[in-house]
Amino acid sequence: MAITQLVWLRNDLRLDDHPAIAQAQQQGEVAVVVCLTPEQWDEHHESPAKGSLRLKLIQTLRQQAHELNIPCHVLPLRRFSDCPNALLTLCQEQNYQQVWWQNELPVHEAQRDDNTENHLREHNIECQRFAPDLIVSQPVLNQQGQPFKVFTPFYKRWLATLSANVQSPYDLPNKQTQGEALPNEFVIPSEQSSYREDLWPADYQAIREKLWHFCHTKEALYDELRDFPAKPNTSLLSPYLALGAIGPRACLEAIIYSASQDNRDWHASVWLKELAWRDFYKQLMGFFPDLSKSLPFKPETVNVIWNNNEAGFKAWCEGNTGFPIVDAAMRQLNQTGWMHNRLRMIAASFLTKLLLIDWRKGEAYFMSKLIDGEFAANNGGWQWSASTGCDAAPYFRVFNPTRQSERFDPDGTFIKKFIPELKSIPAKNIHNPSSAIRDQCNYSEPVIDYKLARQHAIAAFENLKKENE
DNA sequence: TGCATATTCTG
DNA sequence: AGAATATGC
Repeated sequence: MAITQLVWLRNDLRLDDHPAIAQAQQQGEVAVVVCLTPEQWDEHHESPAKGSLRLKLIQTLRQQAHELNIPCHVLPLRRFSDCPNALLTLCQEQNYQQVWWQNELPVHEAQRDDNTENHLREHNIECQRFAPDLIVSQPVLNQQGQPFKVFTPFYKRWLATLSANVQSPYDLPNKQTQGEALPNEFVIPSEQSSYREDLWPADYQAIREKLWHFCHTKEALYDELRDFPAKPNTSLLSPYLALGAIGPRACLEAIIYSASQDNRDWHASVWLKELAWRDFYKQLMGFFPDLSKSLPFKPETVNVIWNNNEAGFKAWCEGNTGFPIVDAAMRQLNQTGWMHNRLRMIAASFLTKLLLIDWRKGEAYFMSKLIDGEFAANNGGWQWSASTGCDAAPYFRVFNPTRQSERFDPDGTFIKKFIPELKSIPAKNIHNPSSAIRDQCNYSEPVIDYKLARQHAIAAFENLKKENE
């Protein structure tokens, strides 16, 4: 029997725990398709590391699909606007009658999806669109039917919604009958591997093992231990979540199971709460299109006068600010394509508050380097730091990098890992070395005076408040 | 998931 | 004097 159903995979690059694949297969046999749109991804500042992890995942996904006799098409396109035509052509060539996908919420993605749906329907191809790929995929709304603008009440409602309807992950699709020829394989360019393949395997089995290992060994103490960048106590699953190589229900299942193993209440899981932040920021993107357009959530903050400080920005990007914890963080990003979340907050606070540089420059720089760069979460995090966002840090909350360093890297282990110049400096001097030490180690002087910079940042927002009175 | 400073507490 | 606490940014 001919295959008539096509599932379009985007940032949900997996075959298991996939509602569209599972439900499509109940109707009959399925094929899957991935559209490569590198020009669009470049415009979105996506990093080479994320781009090559995506290709690797597609490669292994295709093998897995072939073992199940699921045809897996890879369409080498350029932009989102190429998708409607390319998908229509594929459907006509292969005689697919229905296309299934999980919606995405940012403006470009939503436009792409709407345009594709319209185009396919005009040619009598049906579309089955699913809710976004979240833990709680339906909109979480307050009593007035409005989106929440503060995380904590969102989280309470989110958790209640989730508790009432815990879904198990969908199984891998069934093996299909051997059809005619599987699709010609688009050869995935393999020369580029702009990331550490040893750190980020593109092997679905290995990824699932990481998830379960994390939940069994780290999740119970996550709240206490996650904030120390020298210690590997975070999940390290973000690149896979960003590309959808693991599904939300699979994460939830691992959380619930491991909690039950040691008599913890899964509702109290702090990692689950982090996943709720992911849902929060993604849902916000859907409710507030401005967020997709480089606009701040708080409209009055468009008037913040950011410093046009090219030298400062360069020093920050390269990890030469003279603040060891900030520089170690940025060097970790530049060297590994990943940064610990505590350090993301410290580095972002430094750029937006102490250098008073436009958060959008930092947002774009992070995207251009992060292997786990995800638009909604990255934008949300930057706007949180810059105090321009939904439920953002109050404007007067300015991280003191030295204090943060003392609290979260007390013995300087993390700093020394990425700033070898300071390898032999004792812990008590490493967080803010004296001029003599800097000179002797050939380490930069601070690019700003912390105390003054803090005052300037607070004053900039105070002025804004006065203007609005 | 702040920080700096003033004030109060403690010995 | 130094710690603990309160408060405003």
